[in-house]
Amino acid sequence: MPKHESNEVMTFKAIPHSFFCRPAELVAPDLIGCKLVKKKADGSLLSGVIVETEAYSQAEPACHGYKRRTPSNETLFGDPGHLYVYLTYGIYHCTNVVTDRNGWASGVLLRAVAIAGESERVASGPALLSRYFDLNCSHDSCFISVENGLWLAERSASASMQKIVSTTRIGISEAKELPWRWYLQASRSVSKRAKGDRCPPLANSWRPIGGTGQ
DNA sequence: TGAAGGATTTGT
DNA sequence: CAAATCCTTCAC
Repeated sequence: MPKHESNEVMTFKAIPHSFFCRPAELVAPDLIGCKLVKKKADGSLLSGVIVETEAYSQAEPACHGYKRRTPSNETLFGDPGHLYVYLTYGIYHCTNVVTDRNGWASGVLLRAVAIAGESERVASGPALLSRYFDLNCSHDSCFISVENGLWLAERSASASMQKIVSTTRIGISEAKELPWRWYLQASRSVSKRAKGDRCPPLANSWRPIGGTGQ
């Protein structure tokens, strides 16, 4: 690997695989503040800070793998550390990270990321995030790794200090009461806030380092 | 073989 | 608040 490229990748140190080998409801909050990184065709890196996630597990009925194992949800039952990407409402893609263990359907839905230097809403929602990173069904079952050009990177020290809100999941009809959605309280890139939680003012809002203040 | 229903987004 | 839009699942 060329020296400059090595340095660039070092800025986005990959999360160890063992991180994903835990229940989704433990991985999901831990992913807040971490970075989603993609190496583009021209060699440059696209990255954003994860500000909102949801956990899904075979044990609860909102999970795609709750009823049975089928070709369409196969990836969710597979090895942790892979992407589970599916089409929803005929037009949108949603991207998950498979967690826990092989044979047990569970994953974390990536709902929103904050992009430095971009409008705060460009990846504020699971389908918007997928579109921004150009993730679609062709990426389903893709293993997350630097070698594959798509990976998750560790939190910066500043992101670790931020307050995380836990609340109920969005857009589901079952298990609505489970508080399995998490988001960065101070981010304006969160897709929808919990009742009573007001959006922070622009001047004080958290943003990824390198941001322009939008 | 057909109908129902989405882990969403957008515009009214 | 309803439409867009299509794949998967489930009922008949």
